[in-house]
Amino acid sequence: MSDLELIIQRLGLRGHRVTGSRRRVLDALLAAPAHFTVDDVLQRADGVGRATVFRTMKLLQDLNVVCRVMMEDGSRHYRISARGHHHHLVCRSCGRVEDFAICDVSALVQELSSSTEYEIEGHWLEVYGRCQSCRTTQPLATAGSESNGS
Amino acid sequence: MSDLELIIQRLGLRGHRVTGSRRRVLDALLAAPAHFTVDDVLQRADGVGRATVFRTMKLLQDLNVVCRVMMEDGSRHYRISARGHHHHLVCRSCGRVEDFAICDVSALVQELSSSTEYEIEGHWLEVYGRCQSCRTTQPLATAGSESNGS
DNA sequence: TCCGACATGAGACTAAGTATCAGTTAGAAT
DNA sequence: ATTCTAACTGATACTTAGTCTCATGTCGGA
Repeated sequence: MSDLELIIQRLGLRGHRVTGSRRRVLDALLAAPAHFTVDDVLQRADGVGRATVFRTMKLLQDLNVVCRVMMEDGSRHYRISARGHHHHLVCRSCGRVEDFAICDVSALVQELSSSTEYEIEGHWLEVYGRCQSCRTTQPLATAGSESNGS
Repeated sequence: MSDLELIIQRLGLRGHRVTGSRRRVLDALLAAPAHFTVDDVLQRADGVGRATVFRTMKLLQDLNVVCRVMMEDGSRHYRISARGHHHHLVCRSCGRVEDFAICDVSALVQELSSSTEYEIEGHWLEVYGRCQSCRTTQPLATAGSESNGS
């Protein structure tokens, strides 16, 4: 079963209709590069209204079909969702995004729980760096403002 | 030396002027609760123009006087910066923010570096949960959409 | 084939942030 | 103290991202 069929099935199971506009958005997503903005989808899904694209993206997020990637500047990108819990490794230079599932925060969560009395429910981790191809083609990037990075 | 004086000194050292508007913004920041939005500052720093508040906040970020807290919905909050590398623990219910410095990602960074050929330069980690007082006063929160949390 | 709930597009609206520009001012030089 | 100018300012127009509303369209069950 193709990705498209899987997603359509998931829509149906949740009682959502599979309409022309939704298909066009899905086609746009699946044809898009690994990560994209809502605006990219808007341009690719020709004829589909602005509001509908936003609505559909939100729906697909709820269905875990796509997930959000937070860029360092606060802008939102999306990508077809990997299964389950994962994080993103974002290239600061070209914007490429990799998934990774290594995520050992259990010790951290335990320590925070006991020291702060918070009930920890989730976390968001994005790692930023420069991918190999950017490092070889642009050895010296123009330095941006220093992030919260370690 | 007070916080205010320290910040003013830092401004001067970098060749920035200490103007009335900047003072008013700083007063607003220092009087604000531990975390706040640009809009909060706008309202407190009466008479200071919109653009100036945004400009000043950006400047203060560059000077590491304030730091950004990314809320789960993508909105930006700020807080007076703690020294050095740290992360935030955000209460989903009341929005309260705690700093923490425990941050052992070196193993993760090493693993990612070797498996992806990225040069890791930084990361962003925000932890979300519910603080003790929210848990006791509102035992059952209305459930929001499920986050990327583990 | 009728029907109602779901979905849609257009466009008005909001919020957050940026750009422009003429006027003001801090603070160094005189 | 006065002058000078780059830095700064507020007003306002603009941009961008996203939401709301509402009249219209359509899917698919009865």
